[in-house]
Amino acid sequence: MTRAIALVDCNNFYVSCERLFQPALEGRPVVVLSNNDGCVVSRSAEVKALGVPMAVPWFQLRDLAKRHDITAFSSNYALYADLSERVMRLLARLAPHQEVYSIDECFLEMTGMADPGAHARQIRQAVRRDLGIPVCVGIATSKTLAKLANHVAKKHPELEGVCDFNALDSVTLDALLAGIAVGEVWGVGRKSQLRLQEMGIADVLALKRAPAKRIRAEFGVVMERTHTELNGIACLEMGDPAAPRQQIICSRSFGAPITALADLEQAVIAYTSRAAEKLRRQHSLAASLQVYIRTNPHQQNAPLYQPLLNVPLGEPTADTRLLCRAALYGLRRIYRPGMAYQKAGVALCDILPGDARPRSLFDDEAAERRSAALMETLDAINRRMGSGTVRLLGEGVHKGWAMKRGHMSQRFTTEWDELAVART
DNA sequence: TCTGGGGTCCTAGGACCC
DNA sequence: TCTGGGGTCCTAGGACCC
Repeated sequence: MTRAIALVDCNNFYVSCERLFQPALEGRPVVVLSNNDGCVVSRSAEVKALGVPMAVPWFQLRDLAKRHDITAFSSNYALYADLSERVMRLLARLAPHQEVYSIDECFLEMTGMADPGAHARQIRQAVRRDLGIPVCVGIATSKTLAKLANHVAKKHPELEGVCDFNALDSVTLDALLAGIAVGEVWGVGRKSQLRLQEMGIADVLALKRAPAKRIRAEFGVVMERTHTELNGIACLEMGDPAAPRQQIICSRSFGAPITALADLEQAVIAYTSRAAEKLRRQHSLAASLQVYIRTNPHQQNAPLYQPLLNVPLGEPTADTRLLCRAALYGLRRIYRPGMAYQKAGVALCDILPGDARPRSLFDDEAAERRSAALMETLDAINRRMGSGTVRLLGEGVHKGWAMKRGHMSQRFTTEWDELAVART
């Protein structure tokens, strides 16, 4: 039986989410910016047509934006995450197996279906009709090819958002692949693309036909797998949808550079608290954490200082207070006065399941129960009353370091105060 | 005069993804 | 003036052990 893996990908997802609540922006140039209003992370088709590349700093676009009346939004992750969940829940019902790959795309198993292309068209209509989000679907025998099929579906409007490689004969497929730059392949980044081009491999067909041994020798096992997948043999299997994260990171750039240790401490406590919430949500414990701070790497005339310290926790824990204590200890070790810091971050590492804690003779079980109960209460209040309602005092109240968000839309779907208003 | 080799574990850093 | 954040996987090299 022919393997059929589908990749469903939302079209410029963040922009589509914003347009959902401001339909007047349909057909108009729109971008969504990264945290701190730093760079462009989602572009509408109209903005792509203006030649604006991904990840370009927003301040470099000021003139162009004015000339073409581009509407910009700050990132509204509460909104995007909620809409993503709705899309994924709907898609999960339309296939026997789903792997959510990122906030805006997932793989669906379609092997054995009578007509995967027709099913894909129904999926597309259902998401559009029920949730208002446009998606494209690519189908092929491997994940890597399905990604390419999705790319083709997006580039060729006449396909109406669906491209099934399995429905093409090999001559047609190869001709198609010959017209796609090798850098479009999933797993081929900027560096590899340059090296491949130097080897005379510029398009996808050339990579597909290159000898496996040569690819392996020059690029290693990862690229070898990509090569195998391009030849139609699946070696990246559908992942476990419920697999817990092996690492949980929370990091942010500051709205303005900060120098004082006290401000860094507030930020680190805030980030550690967010990471700890995520850790408890997946019912895990962390056995170590990393804390890091960084000066501005784009500043030419100031020295770059970006220390990172690993702090073992002794006992694995999910208690915000213990994690914060460790993070502060690490921060004070790496902090150097007199430098202008631009960013700080905390990563929880060595993550294990909550029930897998090794027991020892000296466990204080009563203390552990108190800790778990306190954290549960904290999370319950914050879930119900809004994130950050109850937090450690050390996070501070003024937050001079908080990020810039000058173009924020409302949290239309997750906050009672910010619901969309039909009429006033 | 001559000074092993192989396995494992850990860490840092790179490349890539969205 | 203003340049994101959160992940995964792999590799190289050092420490350590027998």
